[in-house]
Amino acid sequence: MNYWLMKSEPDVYAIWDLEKKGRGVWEGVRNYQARNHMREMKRDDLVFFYHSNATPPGVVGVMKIVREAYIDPFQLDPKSEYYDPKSKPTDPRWSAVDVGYVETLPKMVSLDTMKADPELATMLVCQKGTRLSVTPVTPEHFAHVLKLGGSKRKVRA
DNA sequence: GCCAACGTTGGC
DNA sequence: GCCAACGTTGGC
Repeated sequence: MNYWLMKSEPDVYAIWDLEKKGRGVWEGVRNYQARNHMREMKRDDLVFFYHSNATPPGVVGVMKIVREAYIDPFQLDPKSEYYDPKSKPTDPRWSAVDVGYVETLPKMVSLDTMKADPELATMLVCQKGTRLSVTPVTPEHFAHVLKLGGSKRKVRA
């Protein structure tokens, strides 16, 4: 079991959008490092839903992987804003995963809160200049953020 | 809207 | 393979 964090701008796709449908397609990632992380994700891995470009930015909920990496269909669709002309059907560059809604944290855990917490000092999303939209999270960090968020969920650290 | 901190592209 | 120019992310 691995743990992750994925960012989304709530104006585009928010935790309540996922909650409403129960399941969603995480697509549009156009960064190799982020893509590589997505390709490592396994079914039932838990993922923090992070609102970026929000006030305040931070972790708002938990989701899980319900379908492992597959070809992101939007890269081949010229009408999509995620279209990548350099991606060939024979050699697609980008991957998508499907996510399932798990919970919305009783208290969102803001980036400020995480940065101020010594236990989270090495968490990737807290590092200066980290723009990566998909990052691995250690079990310890995952458990700690869950606790800060008031979740009853326990993870094995 | 600004801009620092990246990542990518392409000329050489 | 270097690196300047450009594009993007995302906090503020």
